[in-house]
Amino acid sequence: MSVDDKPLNFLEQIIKKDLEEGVHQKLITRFPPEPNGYLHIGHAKSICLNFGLAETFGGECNLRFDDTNPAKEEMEYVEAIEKDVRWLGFQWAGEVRYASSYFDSLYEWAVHLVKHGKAYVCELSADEARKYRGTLTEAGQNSPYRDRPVEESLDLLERMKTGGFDEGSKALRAKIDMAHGNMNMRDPILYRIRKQAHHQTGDKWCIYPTYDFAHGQEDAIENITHSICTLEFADHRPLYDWFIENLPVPSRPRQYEFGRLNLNYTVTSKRKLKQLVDEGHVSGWDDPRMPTIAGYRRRGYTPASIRKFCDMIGVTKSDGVVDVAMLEHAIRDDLDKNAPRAMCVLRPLKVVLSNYTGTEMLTAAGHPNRDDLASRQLAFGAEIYIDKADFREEANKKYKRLVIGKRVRLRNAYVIEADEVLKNEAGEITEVKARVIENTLGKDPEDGVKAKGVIHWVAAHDCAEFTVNLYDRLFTDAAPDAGGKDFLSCLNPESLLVLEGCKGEKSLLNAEPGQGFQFEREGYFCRDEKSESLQFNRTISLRDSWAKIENK
RNA sequence: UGGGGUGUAGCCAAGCGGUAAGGCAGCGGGUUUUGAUCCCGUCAUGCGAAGGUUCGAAUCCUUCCACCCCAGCCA
Repeated sequence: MSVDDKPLNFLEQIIKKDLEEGVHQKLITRFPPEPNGYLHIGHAKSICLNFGLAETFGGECNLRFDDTNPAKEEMEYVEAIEKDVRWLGFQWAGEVRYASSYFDSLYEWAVHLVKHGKAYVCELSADEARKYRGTLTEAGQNSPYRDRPVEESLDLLERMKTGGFDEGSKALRAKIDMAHGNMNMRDPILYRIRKQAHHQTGDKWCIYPTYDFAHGQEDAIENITHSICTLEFADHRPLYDWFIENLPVPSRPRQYEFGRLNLNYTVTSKRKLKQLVDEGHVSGWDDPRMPTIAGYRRRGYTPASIRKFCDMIGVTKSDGVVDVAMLEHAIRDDLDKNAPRAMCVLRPLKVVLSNYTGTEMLTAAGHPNRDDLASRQLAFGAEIYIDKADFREEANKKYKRLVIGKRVRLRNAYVIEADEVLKNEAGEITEVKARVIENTLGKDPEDGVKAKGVIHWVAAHDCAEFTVNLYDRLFTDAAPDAGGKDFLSCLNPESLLVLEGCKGEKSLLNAEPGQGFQFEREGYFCRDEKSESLQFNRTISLRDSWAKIENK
């Protein structure tokens, strides 16, 4: 959160009150991802919330991997997640935490519940358990194992732990209420048998705690004061509280829920994102079209823009769908203010200036309204490239670019006038012959005939040549995720357009991997950080009111 | 039909009994060597609906309606 006088969101109000009333001396939050995929924009909201709250209230935020399910988790993901959180600009308190490092305590607490008659080993199969659970409107039935002797459960639990039983043959369940209106309270599973190696604990465990049995206790161990999660966990809160109340945990955390982020034209479901990667619809988790933090980073989004976006959308308990235009606004806003300018001709058309001889170097500002950004040198000569879209043989008055017999300003250089067009046998324009209007560097033509517009260009004799990746939305449908439809059928076949042989000003040869620029009149681009050759990725186009006029 | 949650403009979102902030998008105009940026203006007699309380209601009460989540040994 920024320091301006924005109204407090509901969580900030709760925390402010808790701190003022001395309910807590210090705020401690946590961001608890499961390392089963890369972080996406929805996680960014949670990260900004949890770390942001800690920042504004002088508290701390932990990074804790909720690694209770070895079947789905990998080290690659834990590394990627740490990198993404750091990249967003947040620092977690102390070391990275792992739910798995609390497995001993969790097990002791499970034993504690059994000893107090509040948990039992159940031998119902998953299918049977489902039948016993009842439905949303009908009460469930007690498991036949529910009232077995404590000693028996204790013995069975111990043997589950040491690998004495097959996966799925037994489970430890809390003894709560099979008729409860909240399904989560119908004797939920605490431990299940999983004979799988874990990325942190190796093969030490044959049983793993479920989310419900682990999460609140993890929070208590870390003295989390406000445990913030998304709306779908609101139903779990009574269970969260039940464990905290029935276990000798060291602190009393409270759970609060907020509405997760939904973005139109975007899919934010780890399962679906993983599918896009696994089935090769994108090049990987960091494909610039992916709504992952890694994808946005490679696309050229900045941490500041993502944080700004999270700030813009707010935090509430209503679940809406945010327009991607907001995200696009956030990155344009940041890059407009901070990205150095450069010229790049995406689809080159040669223009020969018949009255110009020799070459010269011109100076251009690094940014139109920031003189702290270094200016650059531009080569100029008799042969230049302009974009094919910036020339027409004839056009109406609304078209403010190069037209035969008309003038146009070359950005940062002279005004020119087009005389003639050359075509090949297929009738395609191959070259334009034009003239420089003398003495128009930095001033209007002396004859009073002003150029109507300004176009960008690059000198043919001294430029950089590279590939540009034009990225667009991954989905054509505003709600690819919505009910029933197959999200893959909504994929945009034109989400990536590769342009070879683009001509950019020479200085672009020195761009650092990841460095962002505004290619004037085109959009924001960054040097791809992965490819060997020089390639630029389009982060986002400039707003284009001409396109609106033209399409009318 | 059980439990939990949410309804303020096209979208996000303030509002917490005193007469509907802000942002995004849109629209109109101005500046401009980027059809960008920037600037100005415009955009809810209306707050899911209907009743009620009150001098006064988006805010309180009642009833109704719509939408979201829950029946993984996923998180």
